[in-house]
Amino acid sequence: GDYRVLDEGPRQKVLKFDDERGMTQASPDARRGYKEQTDNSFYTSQFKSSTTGPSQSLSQFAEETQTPSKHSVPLAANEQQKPADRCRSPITSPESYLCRSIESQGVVTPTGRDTQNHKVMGPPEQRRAVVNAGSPSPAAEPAKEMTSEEHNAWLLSDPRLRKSSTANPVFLKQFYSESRLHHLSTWKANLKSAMQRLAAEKGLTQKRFKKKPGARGYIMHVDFDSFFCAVSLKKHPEYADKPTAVAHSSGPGSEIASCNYPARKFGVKNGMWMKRAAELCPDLKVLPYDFPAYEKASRLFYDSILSIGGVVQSVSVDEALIDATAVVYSTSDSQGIGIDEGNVWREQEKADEVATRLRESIKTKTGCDVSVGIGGNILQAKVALRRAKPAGQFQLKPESVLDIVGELTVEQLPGVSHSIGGKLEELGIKFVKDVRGVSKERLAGALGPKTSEKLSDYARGIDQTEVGEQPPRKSVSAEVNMKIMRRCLDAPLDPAKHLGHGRCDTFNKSATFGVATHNSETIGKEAVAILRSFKLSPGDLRGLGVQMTKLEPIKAQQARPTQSSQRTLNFGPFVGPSSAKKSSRTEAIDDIESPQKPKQSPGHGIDADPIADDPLTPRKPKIHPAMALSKAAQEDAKANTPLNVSGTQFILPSNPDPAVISELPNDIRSRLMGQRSRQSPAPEVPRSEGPASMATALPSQIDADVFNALPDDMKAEVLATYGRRPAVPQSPRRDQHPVQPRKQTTPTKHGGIRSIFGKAQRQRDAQTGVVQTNFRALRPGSESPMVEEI
DNA sequence: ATCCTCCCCTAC
DNA sequence: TAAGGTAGGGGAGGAT
Ligand SMILES: Nc1ccn([C@H]2C[C@H](O)[C@@H](COP(=O)(O)OP(=O)(O)OP(=O)(O)O)O2)c(=O)n1
Ligand SMILES: [Mg+2]
Repeated sequence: GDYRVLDEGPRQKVLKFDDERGMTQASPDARRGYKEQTDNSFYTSQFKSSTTGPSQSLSQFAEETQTPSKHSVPLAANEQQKPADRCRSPITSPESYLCRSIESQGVVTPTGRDTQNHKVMGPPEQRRAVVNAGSPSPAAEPAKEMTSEEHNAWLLSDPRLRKSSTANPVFLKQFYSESRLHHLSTWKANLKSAMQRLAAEKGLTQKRFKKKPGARGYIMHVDFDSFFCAVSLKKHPEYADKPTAVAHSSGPGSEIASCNYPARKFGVKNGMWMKRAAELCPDLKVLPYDFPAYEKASRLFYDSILSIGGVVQSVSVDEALIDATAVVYSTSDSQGIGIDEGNVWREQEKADEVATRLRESIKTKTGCDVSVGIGGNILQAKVALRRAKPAGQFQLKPESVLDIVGELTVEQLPGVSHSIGGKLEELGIKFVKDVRGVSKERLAGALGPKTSEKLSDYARGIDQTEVGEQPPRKSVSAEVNMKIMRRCLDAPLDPAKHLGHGRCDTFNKSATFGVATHNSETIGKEAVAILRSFKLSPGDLRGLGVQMTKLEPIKAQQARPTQSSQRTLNFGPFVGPSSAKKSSRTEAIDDIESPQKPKQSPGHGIDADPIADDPLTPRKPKIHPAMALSKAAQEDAKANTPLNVSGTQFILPSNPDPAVISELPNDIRSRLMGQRSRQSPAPEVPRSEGPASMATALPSQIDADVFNALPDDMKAEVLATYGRRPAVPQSPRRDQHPVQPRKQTTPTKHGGIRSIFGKAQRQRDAQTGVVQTNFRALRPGSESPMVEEI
């Protein structure tokens, strides 16, 4: 849906996207999702514009949340229960939200699912899929060959499967509310904002202690041991000494979020599939998630950490960095310079003491163990942390840095995992110390300049990164990604065989508008256009997402057109563009019969907004998931009634100053733009839906078609922004034809499910203070038609 | 050289 | 059943 800057902290802007409103339908008996339960909490709500003064406490923001109580269940060694049976086991008992039936919510229409997906993007005959013979059989085994659409329809005929698809209106909500990784990301974003805010508030009164270059530093890396598992175990203390893990179920495809140290002795690891874990550890106990409890523990954790008085950087909900250098110096008065052994010793003692107190404090408050690594920089603290765990602390002292770091394997360094580790192995590098013997050139040849430099620094214990110095972000992006269906139920659980269809491919593409917009219709429309450009058969779709980048803060003056200069008055980037008309309308994604349908015919320039004026497809559209994004905010059309200037003639100068155009009222500008469009016919661009108009003035990274699809005021703003430096149009849309997969992947962990639209660029120039972004749909009402149509 | 797009990789 | 999200660093290769 639409998104707005809700809170402007000193260095961050927070946008909210309320998915439980936007993506779900109120369902009286649906269990309240976690996010709802904690909607007022510190971790999920951002800061309400803080009337509170500067603070070193997080808890004052906290509100208690409630956690549904769940029960643990021993994991049967050969876990082959039938699903129905499993539902009766404690962890997935009917009382549990895990098995809470949603089939009775009455929103799913019993018919039409075979046509529903049919028309989404292309004729089904575009792709034919051979159904794997070993595929599931919700009903009877269907014909062996069918289109992917038919196959999907067949799958959807099983109510259980339907529940795990967008045919279930609360699927997304439920999915996210139970996605640990989603929570992790959300928590992290909020904590980052919080730390920055606290730092800024603190900065008003005291300036940051600045260590002299070369002086000793004392960095602490603090991290809960087995965080989820330890917290969940508090409600099941009888398992504390037994191998235990937190997961959604004991089924073989469930992923272990966290396991305790007894389980690790068996080789069980976080992120491991239950199937594997059960093989390694047949007696593994499985506990349910308790997200609210994780939040509470985290708050107490950060309260303790903030009370130390150092510079704090949040790494995760259970993990933080502290630059305690100033705290440590306060007792040595050496300022970390010189080699007075007494001073060094006093500093190190102080650091250890601070860490010990911190661990005790957190243990007392939360009942859970943390470990602390202390080092001269972030890298060293992290290395020390490994040696500190579990329930301990370790200070990596300068004289032992080279030895200890050198004995690590490269993959124990932060930032090095399988891929980079594999490349290094090809270079004969296994241990960190081996890196030191390889020439910079060779390293850079394999890894690139930055990565190789960082690695050689790490190999020598060097890390210049400063705690808390997250450079103010120049751009932020957020992404909603959803999977339509994950797995055929009784397909072999080997993830390589999901759906019996082998691999998935990923497709990413970005489009640059050239000017910031929060208009969901514009964004959604372009997203759909991109989706269409792939010409995928919808039945083949396994997931999709949309990402926005180059976010800008809404400047207060821009947001209120009435009170400011002419320029902002007419031209605030977030002032509703001419899409601000009365009717809410959108284009159905399945409108493929007329892909060339001109959004604006050449002779039809008055109502020049190609988006707002595109009439709603009259037939009831089957809303594709992607449409949720553009549908959600349609009622946005409320501002800006255009002036009636219909009788007026405007002559557009042949070479108008874009800055002048941009100052015009929207409606007048619209007319000018339309006129100009007619005057200068498009250069050859594919997918052109009308006059390509100003393509010749566009910077090359802006696709002409994208430009043409923008509301006119945005067009003008783009021109004003870029017009001064003429550029030749380039990069027309590339994907006129069905795209070829760029890469073959397996639908395993990092396979096809990731974003289908692109990670777009990282913008480098940093004029804004935008730092953290979340999304929230603003208009609860807008989802009801969407849901109906699903 | 630097930017841009489209990725890949990593971390929690 | 299961809930495989998301941000940021950065490389490859083409355009400017
Ligand atoms: N693949 C993963 C890794 C982590 N987490 C979650 C659960 C973890 O409890 C929490 C913190 O991650 P850590 O890497 O700190 O792991 P733990 O705290 O569980 O164990 P430890 O820190 O003792 O190694 O993040 C997860 O859901 N999935
Ligand atoms: Mg941890």
